[in-house]
Amino acid sequence: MRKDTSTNTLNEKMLNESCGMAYSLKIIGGRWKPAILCRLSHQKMRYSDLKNSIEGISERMLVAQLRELELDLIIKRTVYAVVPPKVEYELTELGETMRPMLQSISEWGNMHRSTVNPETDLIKSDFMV
Amino acid sequence: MRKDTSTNTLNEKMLNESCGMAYSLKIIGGRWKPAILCRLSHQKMRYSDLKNSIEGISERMLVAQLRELELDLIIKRTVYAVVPPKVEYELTELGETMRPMLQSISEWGNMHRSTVNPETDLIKSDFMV
DNA sequence: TGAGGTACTAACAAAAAAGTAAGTAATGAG
DNA sequence: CTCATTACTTACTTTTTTGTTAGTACCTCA
Repeated sequence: MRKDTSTNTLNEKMLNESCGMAYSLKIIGGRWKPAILCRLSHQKMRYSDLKNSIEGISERMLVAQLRELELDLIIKRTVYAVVPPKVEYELTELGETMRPMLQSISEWGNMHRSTVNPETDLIKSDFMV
Repeated sequence: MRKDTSTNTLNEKMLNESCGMAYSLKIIGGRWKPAILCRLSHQKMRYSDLKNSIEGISERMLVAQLRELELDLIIKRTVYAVVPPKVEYELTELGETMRPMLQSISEWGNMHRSTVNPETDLIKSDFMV
């Protein structure tokens, strides 16, 4: 839980207000957010699809990261009134605007990795941006 | 200090290996790194210049973030054999390749912020990318 | 000889993020 | 009436990141 008046929080707030880069990184910067965004930028997915396709994620983390993205208006959550429940996640319009940025981040990362560590030949998966 | 075998570390490693986006975010994702990178992408700077121009940063954090960027071959550290000491930091060539990415991250952030919160009219500073 | 300037380091504490384990709710199928 | 299924919660622990405070080394100038 956040302590609103900690130096930590205050510093973060200040940086986010004065720097678009810091602000963006706060939004896309959780441990599992890249994995989620890669997937949702390709297709709408159900909660269980996300859970199954992201190896190693716990439900707690998946829900937490989805909630944050939802609060930041990046993804939209649609609940169907059925049993068992069905919930779909997809990018919002605002979320779609991230595509070029995500692309350039992803490309730079792959470039840096193969420059620094040429052996690491990456296996391109369906979910890579 | 890192525990090499914690689930936390293992998850991070796995994600960084399979996803260029996660990998990039690890490199540029520290609290003060955006502030440092913005500045160094405009000019070479001394340690003390960085310290004075980044409001609120502690020396421990400044040094730590600089070291990480140096290890990732993003910045270059030049020590002059003088007293009092003089140390300059600047982007490496690899660091320069980040420019388009940093630009798009920064722009998206500013766009998102003004979309979500139209009142927040940002004060453009010299150091914004 | 002792103060001053620069670029750090080290030890520790607080806060935040991530992980673990166990439960909940709704309802249709058998 | 019990079970299975999906999409979560909750309480708690561990790990990681960030912040605080107090040093250090070096030489030079007064």
